[in-house]
Amino acid sequence: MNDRLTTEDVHRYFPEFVEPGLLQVIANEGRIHRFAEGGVIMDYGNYVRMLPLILEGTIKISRQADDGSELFLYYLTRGESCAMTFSCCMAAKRSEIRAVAEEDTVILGLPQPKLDEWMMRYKSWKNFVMQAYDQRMNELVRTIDQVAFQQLDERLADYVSKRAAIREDRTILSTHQAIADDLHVSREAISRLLKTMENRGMVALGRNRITLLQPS
Amino acid sequence: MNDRLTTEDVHRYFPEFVEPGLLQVIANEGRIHRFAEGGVIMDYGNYVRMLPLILEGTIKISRQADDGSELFLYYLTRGESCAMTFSCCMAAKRSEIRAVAEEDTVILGLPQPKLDEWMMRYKSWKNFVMQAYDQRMNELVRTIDQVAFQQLDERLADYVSKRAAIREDRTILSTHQAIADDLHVSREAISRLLKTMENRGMVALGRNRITLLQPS
DNA sequence: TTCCCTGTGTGACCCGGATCACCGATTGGC
DNA sequence: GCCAATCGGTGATCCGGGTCACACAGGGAA
Repeated sequence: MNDRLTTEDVHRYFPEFVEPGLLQVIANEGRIHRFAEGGVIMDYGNYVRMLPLILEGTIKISRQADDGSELFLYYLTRGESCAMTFSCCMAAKRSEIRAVAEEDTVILGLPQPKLDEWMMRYKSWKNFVMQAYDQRMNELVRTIDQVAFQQLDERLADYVSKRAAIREDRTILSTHQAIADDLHVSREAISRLLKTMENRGMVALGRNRITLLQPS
Repeated sequence: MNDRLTTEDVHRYFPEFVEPGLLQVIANEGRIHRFAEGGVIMDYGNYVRMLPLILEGTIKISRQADDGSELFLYYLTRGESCAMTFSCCMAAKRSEIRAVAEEDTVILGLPQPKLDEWMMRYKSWKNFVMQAYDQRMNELVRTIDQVAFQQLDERLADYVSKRAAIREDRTILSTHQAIADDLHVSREAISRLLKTMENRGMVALGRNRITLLQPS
C-alpha cells in the first residue's frame, strides 16, 4: 500500500497550496497514515513529532482532566489541520489533548523539523498555518462560551446538531453515556433531556441512535 | 509627548527581536498609546486595525456573552502581545473579546497591513507571533479546564493568587461584585467563599481589599 | 456630625444537575 | 432461543450556586 501522495494529489486535497515547491516538499515529506473509527491518533501526554493534515474522515479533539474525565472540544475534518498539534510540535511539548478518529480517517503526517522553515518560504503554507490557529482559537472561545454561559439543554442541542452535521446524516449512533462524557455531565441528565427533546418532537430515540427531526 | 520608540527602545523592550531591519520598521511604524487604569483598549464588536505590543502595565482580556455578562480569560503583561487581536487583524474581523487596562498601561500599536509581510521577512517576528498564539491557546485551554472541571472555591483561589501575582503585591483592591463578574457567578457566592477563606486563615478581608496570607 | 451610597454579611428558598438505586428493554453471543 | 451484558428510564435525595430580601458597616460629602 502506497503511503505517499503525488503533487497532484496534494493540490487536489489542498487547493490553497499554490507554490509548486511547496506541493513538491509536501508530497516528498508527507506520509499517509490510516486510522479506523475509534482509533487513537494522539493521546494526552504523548510527544508530537508530526503534524497531521486530514485527507479523509473526521477527528474528534477532546481535553482530559487529571482524573481522566473528558470534555469534547471540536471536530477536525478533511482539508483541516490541528493547530494544537502544531503548537506542540514547535515547542516539542507533550500533547495537551486527545485526538480520536470519529470515523475511518486518512491523514498525511508531515515531519516536525520542516514545518517552521516552510512558514517563511511558502506564503500559502504560512497562511494555512495561521488560519488553522485562528479557527482553533475561535472554536476554543466558543467552547468556553458554551461551558460558561449556556445551560445543558442548549449545549446538548448544539452537540447533537453538530455531530449530525459532521456525519452528513440526521441520525447519530452513540450511547447516552458517550454523550455525557463528551459534555462532562452525568448520563442521567442526558437521558432525561433527550427524553424531553423527544416529547417535544425534536428527535427520535432508539438504542444507540438519535435522529434529528426538526431542521436545526 | 513623543509617540515613537527608537530602535534601541524596541530592542530593550523586546530583546527577542534581533534583525536590525525589524527593529527599524517597528520603530518607524509603531505608535505609542497610553491608557489609564480601567481604560477600554478594545471592546467587543470593534474592528481591529492595529496590533498592540505591551510596553508597560497589564491588560485584562475577557469574553462577553450576548446578554452582556463577562468572563475573565487572562492577563497580558509587558513584552507580550494579543494573539486574538492578531487573528482579528488578519481576517479584518470584529473583536471577539474586550481588553481593559488593569493598571496604567503603555502599548505600542503596529499597523495591521505590515504585520503579515513581516512574518515571512523576519524570523524573530514570526517566532514572536507564533509564540503569542501558542501562549493564548494554552491560556484558553486552561480557562476551559477551570470552567469545566473546577469548583468555584478552586477557581476563586486561583483567581486571587493570579491577580495578586500580576500586581506583585499580596493585596488586591477590588469589590466582591467585580470578582463575581470576572468569574461569572453571583456576588453572594464570592462573599461567602471569601468569608470561609478568611476563617481558614487564607486571606484577610477589608472593604475593597483582599490580602493573601498563605503563601500560594 | 449626619446622611447617603456603596459594599458586605447572611438567611430563606429555588433549581439544575449529580448521585444512588433499581428496573426494564435490547441485543449480541452461544 | 436463552442468557448475560449493555443501555436506557425513572424516582429519591443531595448539593452547589442563584436569587431575593434585608440588615449593617464604612467612608465620603456637605
